[in-house]
Amino acid sequence: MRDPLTRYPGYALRRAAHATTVQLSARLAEMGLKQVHTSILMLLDANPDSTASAIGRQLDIQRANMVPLLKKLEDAGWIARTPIDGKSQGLRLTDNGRETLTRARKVIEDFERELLARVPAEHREHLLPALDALWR
Amino acid sequence: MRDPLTRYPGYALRRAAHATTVQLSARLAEMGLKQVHTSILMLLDANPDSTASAIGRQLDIQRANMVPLLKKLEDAGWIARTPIDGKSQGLRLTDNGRETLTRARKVIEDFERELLARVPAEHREHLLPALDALWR
DNA sequence: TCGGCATTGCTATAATCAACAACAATTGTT
DNA sequence: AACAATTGTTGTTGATTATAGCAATGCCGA
Repeated sequence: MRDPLTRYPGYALRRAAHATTVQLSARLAEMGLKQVHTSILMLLDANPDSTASAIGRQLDIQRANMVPLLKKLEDAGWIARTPIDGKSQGLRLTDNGRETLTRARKVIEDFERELLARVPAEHREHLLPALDALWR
Repeated sequence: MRDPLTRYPGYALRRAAHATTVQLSARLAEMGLKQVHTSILMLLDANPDSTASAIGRQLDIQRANMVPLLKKLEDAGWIARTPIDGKSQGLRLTDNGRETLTRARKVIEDFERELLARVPAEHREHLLPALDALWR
């Protein structure tokens, strides 16, 4: 079948993102995580005591939608909240959360390595800069 | 805020796809279209009398989910169905549909051009081949 | 030619996700 | 002190995708 769409970078971008998302999600699911959760854990690991709002801002997740995400992480015992002032609360990883993150990070880094390996060598180092230009 | 995620191509891929999707969707919405609809129209333009199954296969859309998509295109008077045999039906653009596609294609090609323009020249020609390697 | 298998188009449903509006409480700003 | 902005919520919605199942039909090998 003739497919005129495949010559569009934007189309390829969506298809590639979808395909890779499905694959990574499957691996993370084995340890009860989704990509968003892992992103939040990573961000909290690098920025302890950040607020839910700040994390959401960084990940482009609305405050309202952070609520169930954080609830899940808290219920799992991976993060803890400590009041900063009357309205803000700092989030940080628990020891348990740090341990989980270590395993998740391994999954992710393995996956990212595989991703780059799929890209022909002559294009490889261009991928990240090109993508960054599209959203940063 | 320190963001360890930004060094991952997979993450950048998802963010870039999401960002660009939002932008293109906004433009297509002005003419009552979504990206999937436009994709289907393009595929039908290049492959008249394809079946719903074949189109779905090409776009990775399940047969069940093609139904409401095609219904919308048919209700809008953009495609027509003609029986091939007892169980299959060929889809093709109506004149109206071809006209709509012409306008949609302009939106898309303008957008794709802008997309590439955002990418620094030295990375530009690497984008499509790199993305293709990730899903094709 | 016939029997089984695959395909097609479809219904119906469930799960997930992101967007939106609104709110009370609190903080910051002038 | 008054006003504006921020925070963490609740509740709801629409859109999207996945899943299972079904009747009708076409295809292919014995």
